[in-house]
Amino acid sequence: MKSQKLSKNEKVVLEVVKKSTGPIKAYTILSDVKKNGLKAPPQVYRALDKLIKKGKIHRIESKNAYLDCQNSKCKTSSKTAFSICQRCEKVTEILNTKLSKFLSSFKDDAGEEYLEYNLEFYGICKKCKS
Amino acid sequence: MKSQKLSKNEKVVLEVVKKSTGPIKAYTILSDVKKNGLKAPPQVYRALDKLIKKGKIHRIESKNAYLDCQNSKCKTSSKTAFSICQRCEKVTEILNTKLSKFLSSFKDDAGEEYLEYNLEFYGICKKCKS
DNA sequence: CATAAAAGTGTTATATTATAACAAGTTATA
DNA sequence: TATAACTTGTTATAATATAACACTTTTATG
Repeated sequence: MKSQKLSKNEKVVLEVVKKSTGPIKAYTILSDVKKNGLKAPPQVYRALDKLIKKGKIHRIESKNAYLDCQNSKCKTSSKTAFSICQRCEKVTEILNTKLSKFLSSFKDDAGEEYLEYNLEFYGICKKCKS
Repeated sequence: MKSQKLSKNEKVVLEVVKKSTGPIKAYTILSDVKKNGLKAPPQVYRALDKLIKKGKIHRIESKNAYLDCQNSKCKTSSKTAFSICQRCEKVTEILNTKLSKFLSSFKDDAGEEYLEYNLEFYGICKKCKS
């Protein structure tokens, strides 16, 4: 895991991700940070990559979007679980000890364990159901 | 779930995915199927979408790639788990009753269950370790 | 401190992945 | 046979992401 110190561009991008009410896309971030002087995609993508490595944000693979990490325990981005509402698109990080323990200790049929995983649950959130 | 009957283009695309030794990308498929008369991306993407819905193939989200479903039990693409080797990029579908039962019955902190999920484990496969 | 190595930045161009939109052909079936 | 549902072909373009290179700033350490 890398140092947690953030560079200028990383701070700028992280602020935008944090302010977003849900997962935000790279090019949306780009248009937001133009007022901060960032101009081109590589500046955003570099910052996003670093922020992921530093455990500050997560990438929601099925949405090509980025979400800030809500919990202090999240020191790494290597074990992640999310719930995704198929109606309102809301994404919530799942922090559940039983789940993380189960997945961390899961052995496949060859007896192998895995240090990293990403799990995305899809359903309809409570709000959308009601 | 849709009918399992496949259209002409779906069959052509499925054959290419099946022949591939691992996850295959849409534009790789496209170049392969040009000999079958398919010419443009939408033809491939449409077929891929349908094949996923029909449970014939899976999409590996973290790789933007497609893998044929190896197992007869796989009637749906809504509950999936894969192991991905970070060195050789090999992807294997995980069919494990304990895992699928655990995830299917998993309740989040709000007590909600989920009908669909996708899980990707990352590690180094046995072959690459040795 | 000096200075070299490492990390970060700015920039242009381009690669990769995916969909919109519309016209036309095919199939199922009432 | 009419008609609805599905499938195909096609062009254009949108959306996502990276390569490559020159330059600057920060960090480490002799």
